[in-house]
Amino acid sequence: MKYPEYKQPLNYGQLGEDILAWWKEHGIFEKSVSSREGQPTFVFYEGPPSANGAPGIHHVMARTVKDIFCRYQTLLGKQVPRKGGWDTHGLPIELQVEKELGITKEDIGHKISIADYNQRCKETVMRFKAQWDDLTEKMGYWVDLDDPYVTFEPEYIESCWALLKKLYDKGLLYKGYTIQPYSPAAGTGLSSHELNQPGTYKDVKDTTVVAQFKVKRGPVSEKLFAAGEAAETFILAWTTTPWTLPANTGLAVGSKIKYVAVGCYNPYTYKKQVVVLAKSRFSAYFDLAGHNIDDVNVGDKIWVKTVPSQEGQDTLPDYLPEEDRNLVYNKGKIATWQILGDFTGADLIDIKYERLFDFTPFEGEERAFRVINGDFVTTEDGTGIVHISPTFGADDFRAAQLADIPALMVPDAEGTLGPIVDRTGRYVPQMGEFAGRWVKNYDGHDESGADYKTLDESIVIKMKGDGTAFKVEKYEHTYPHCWRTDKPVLYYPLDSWFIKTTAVKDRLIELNKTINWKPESTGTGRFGNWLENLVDWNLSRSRYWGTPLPIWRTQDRTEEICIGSIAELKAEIDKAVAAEVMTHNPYANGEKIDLHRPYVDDIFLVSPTGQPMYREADLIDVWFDSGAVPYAQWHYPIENGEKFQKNFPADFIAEGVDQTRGWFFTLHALAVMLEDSVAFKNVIANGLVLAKDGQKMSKRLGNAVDPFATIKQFGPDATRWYLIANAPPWDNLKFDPAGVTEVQRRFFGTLFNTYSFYALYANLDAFEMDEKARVPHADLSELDRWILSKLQSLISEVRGHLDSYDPTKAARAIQDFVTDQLSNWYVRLSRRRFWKGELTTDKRAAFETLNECLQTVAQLMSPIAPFFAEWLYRNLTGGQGIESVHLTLLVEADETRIDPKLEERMELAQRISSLAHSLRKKSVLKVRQPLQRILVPVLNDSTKEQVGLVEDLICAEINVKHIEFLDDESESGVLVKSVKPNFKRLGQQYGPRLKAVGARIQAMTAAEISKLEKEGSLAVEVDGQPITLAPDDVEIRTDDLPGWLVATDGPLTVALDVTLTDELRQEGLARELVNRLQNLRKDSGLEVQDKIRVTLADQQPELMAAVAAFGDYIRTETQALALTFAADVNGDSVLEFDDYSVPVLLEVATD
RNA sequence: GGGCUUGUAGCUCAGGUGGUUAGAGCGCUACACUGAUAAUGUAGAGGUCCCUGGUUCGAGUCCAGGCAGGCCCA
Repeated sequence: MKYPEYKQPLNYGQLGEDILAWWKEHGIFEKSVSSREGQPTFVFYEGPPSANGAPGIHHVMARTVKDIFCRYQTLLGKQVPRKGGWDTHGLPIELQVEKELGITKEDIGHKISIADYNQRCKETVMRFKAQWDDLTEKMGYWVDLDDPYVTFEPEYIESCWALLKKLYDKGLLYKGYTIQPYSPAAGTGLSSHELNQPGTYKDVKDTTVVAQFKVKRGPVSEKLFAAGEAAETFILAWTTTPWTLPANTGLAVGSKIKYVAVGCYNPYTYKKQVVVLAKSRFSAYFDLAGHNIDDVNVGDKIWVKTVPSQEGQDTLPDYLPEEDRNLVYNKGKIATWQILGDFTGADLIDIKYERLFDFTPFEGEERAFRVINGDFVTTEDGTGIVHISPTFGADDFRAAQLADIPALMVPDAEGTLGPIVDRTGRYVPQMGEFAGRWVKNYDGHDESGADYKTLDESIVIKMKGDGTAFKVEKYEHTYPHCWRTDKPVLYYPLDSWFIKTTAVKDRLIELNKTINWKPESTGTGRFGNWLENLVDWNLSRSRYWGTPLPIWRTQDRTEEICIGSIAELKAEIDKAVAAEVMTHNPYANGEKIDLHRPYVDDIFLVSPTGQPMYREADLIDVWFDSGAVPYAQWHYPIENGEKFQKNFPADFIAEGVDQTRGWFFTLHALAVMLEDSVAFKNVIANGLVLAKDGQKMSKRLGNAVDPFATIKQFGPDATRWYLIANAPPWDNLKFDPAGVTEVQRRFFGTLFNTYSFYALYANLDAFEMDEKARVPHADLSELDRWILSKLQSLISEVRGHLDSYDPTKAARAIQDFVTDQLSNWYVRLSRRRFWKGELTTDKRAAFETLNECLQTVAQLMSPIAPFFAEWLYRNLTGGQGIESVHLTLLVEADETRIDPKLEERMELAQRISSLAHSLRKKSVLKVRQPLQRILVPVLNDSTKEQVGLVEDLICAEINVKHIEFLDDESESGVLVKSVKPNFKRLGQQYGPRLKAVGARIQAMTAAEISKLEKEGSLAVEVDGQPITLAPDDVEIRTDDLPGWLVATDGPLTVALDVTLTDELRQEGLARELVNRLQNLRKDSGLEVQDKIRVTLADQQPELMAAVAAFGDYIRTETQALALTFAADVNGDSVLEFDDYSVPVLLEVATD
């Protein structure tokens, strides 16, 4: 067979397309799965993308990561089924449709029917599917696109219903409420998207109050009551919404924040009291009279100086005397105070206090009215203590739930519990003197009356009288408003269905610890913390395009049913028809069922007591859809139980880190609740792909990278390689096309050159690889055994990195091997073996070695660069054996072929060569000029032996005749040794005395060094104290040879003998001539194997002498049959040497 | 505001468990080399290892507090 030869430059884009076509034609992907039938399965879940937008370069990144490990596991012999899928529900699709139709949510059901709207969503969601499929193929992401799961299909939804029912039966599905933005004027909840509309946040001026909550005396609060102080003690909390104060049930402090207790007077009642607030907020309310709060300590006080009656007193009178009342303030701050104690937030937790308003009875009293921890508490404004009303704040709600603080709820006319504000925005009738008042002006009533008071103002006035107001002021701040009615939004409890994830919180945390997260910190940090602070999963969405909640309820909410399958639904409809709740069963005749709205909304069921039941109008969170992938992709649990069991849990998944609380969580939560198992064992959370300036890519900025253009220009392999090799996938990547060019040139270019080199000479010798007739390993040259040793190390290294899900290190290891070891050392030093002479055993060994290296590299790189690897593999095998590299089994490292000593001495050879090159450079001696010798001082026999074994390689590489070793016994001169302290060892031994010991070592004399070497120890004195040095305490080196030009690299030192003899000069000239003739051959367009005749002008005696001495050498090198001199040379070429020019005639020898 | 994460040469990145002189590639400059040639070698320029404290004989590395970028969540 012939190895295909290619012209530079290779078109990598075309290569990708050719290989892709070949894969398709031969069904290689299908074979990569089917050929592993019966083998252990490696389970992978595809996180479904949404096809309603065009794919970007970051999708190439995420999918490359997925692809790498699926391909790798296939190479290991596992079967890796890869079912594709599409995420099709959700708000982004609804918004896109609304934008295109020019409608809002309001119009649904009026301008457009729900059925038409949903139909439109269904059409829109797959709009970019073709582009996605195209990218999937072109980037080489192997996933089954023919039989994907689609989340809007009835079977998929049915599976979700079945799972919901399982949760329902376990008691994990319940109806509760959550705090959401709500517009009382419009009577509707607002999505965060609606809240992000421009203009919704406006500056408003509100009445605010610092409220005083009276502390109950008890074991925890005792510390607040300073010695001898019997005054009433209050905790201060600020609010911009005084109307929420009657719903207060808790107070939150920051556990690390510092607080103080302060004795002072209430500014409205002038009664003596003690108040508690954050120390760093003190100066906002109290006059420090020029002092710094950091210098104020317990016991410090400022008495109003102009109050003579209080001069010199330790404590305050119970009331501020009438005549001093006008002096209590100084510029709006309290001027008489005394610090009575200081605490941290943690000290205050669990203190009980009295309820502020008690209009209504409250059953939760026992657990409420406590100080709790709130991680959201700050000291930027207010008092550093936050008033908690769980019914009117999302933070409040969450903190209260974590601390088991109940919400204040009151029954309505039907006995249903609700907050103290009704859905129109008014206080409920139980609110005493404030009953029926609007909390904000939602009905547009007249506010212009002179004695008009807002509810906030009325409440604050009452508090002043009660002595529970500490400071009242108007305050301007921004507050969200409803985009439709322009009225302020309320944060309000709205009904929702929840999954009780908190019931399995401990198990979620426990099982998470068994998951291998890459990077680890995402699992322990971001995800772990999320689980620690888990709240119940709010499933409800008030939308149209999504999976409907399969729960039907009677009007009085006493009876309900959760439907778990289409069959069950049909049976229930039949019952309803029998009970005349429905007129007929629309699916009685096997019509195709659509489980979306509005069709399910038109189904009414009947309860056991004969009541009609209506579907709960909500849709479920789309994240439930995607979390259900492990089950619903197989239509489990309706069918395919065995298939599910075989494919659960996943061995591996990968998605962006932004999915941590999305897909990663819903997968985990559902798996723990349904199967008491993890959903995935290994997960890579990849970072973002940014533009090269570190900015986020966006179409608006015009810095988005087009994946199709990139793949076309650079080919899929260089693109994938760059994405993986440049930074670990979990770091953000700055995508710079110049980096892809570099990968292409440096890695793929070098590998291509190496292959081309192999193909060129293997074809000339008609070499064919025969594994059964290999040259025995023991008969291989040093260089062959070395590169094969390196290759084995590479195999185990790459395997190790991929086993631990670190593709970046694997890619970098392959890259270093190919460019530095294989190309730049093995091939460069072996070139002559490949093109010189007949196909000898040594030449055969060289071909076999290079072939093995290339084939193994093709295998190792195939998960990352699947196209190029295939191209390389098929070029090398010519279709013999296994047809695709992706169907092969990955070679295992052969430990017996790893030779550490060999690797060590080759490194010595590389370093010595480098030093010699450096010396030639300094002496301005071309490498073509042979030199007699280099001198290498050696301090031990093993180095001498090691270098001796690679002497030939070094001599050939740097063009010297031999290496001369210098040791203590050498005659050539005395070695000058220097000594360097081994700080690591000495530091452990001498600690603080290290500096002195180090200085002493550096001052060692030659005699001392030699004594230490010979006797194995040396006694010296440091700072008057005797110490004994061991050989390991120092590193002895010889970095100087008197009279020689030397170069050093760590412990290695090399000197170059630059003496030139006539013979060396002639040989150098001969080499120059060879070089000129080779260039001339090449310029004349001769083939490598062409023979030539050369005639030179006989003008230069020096040149003639060189030819006379080295004629054979020159003729062999240049493949010249004849090399003669003549007086008259009839050629048009002239050879240029340093000092002269020589006319030359070069003829092709035809015979 | 909170959680997580990143910060090392102009750019992209390496730098187990602390060890004194911090590396590579690219780019730049100069000089070489040449039957792999859009490759290669050598040398040079280029660093407050984000900042400030602390621990230590010794900190790019460990601790604390900041600053800046990013993601997620409020």
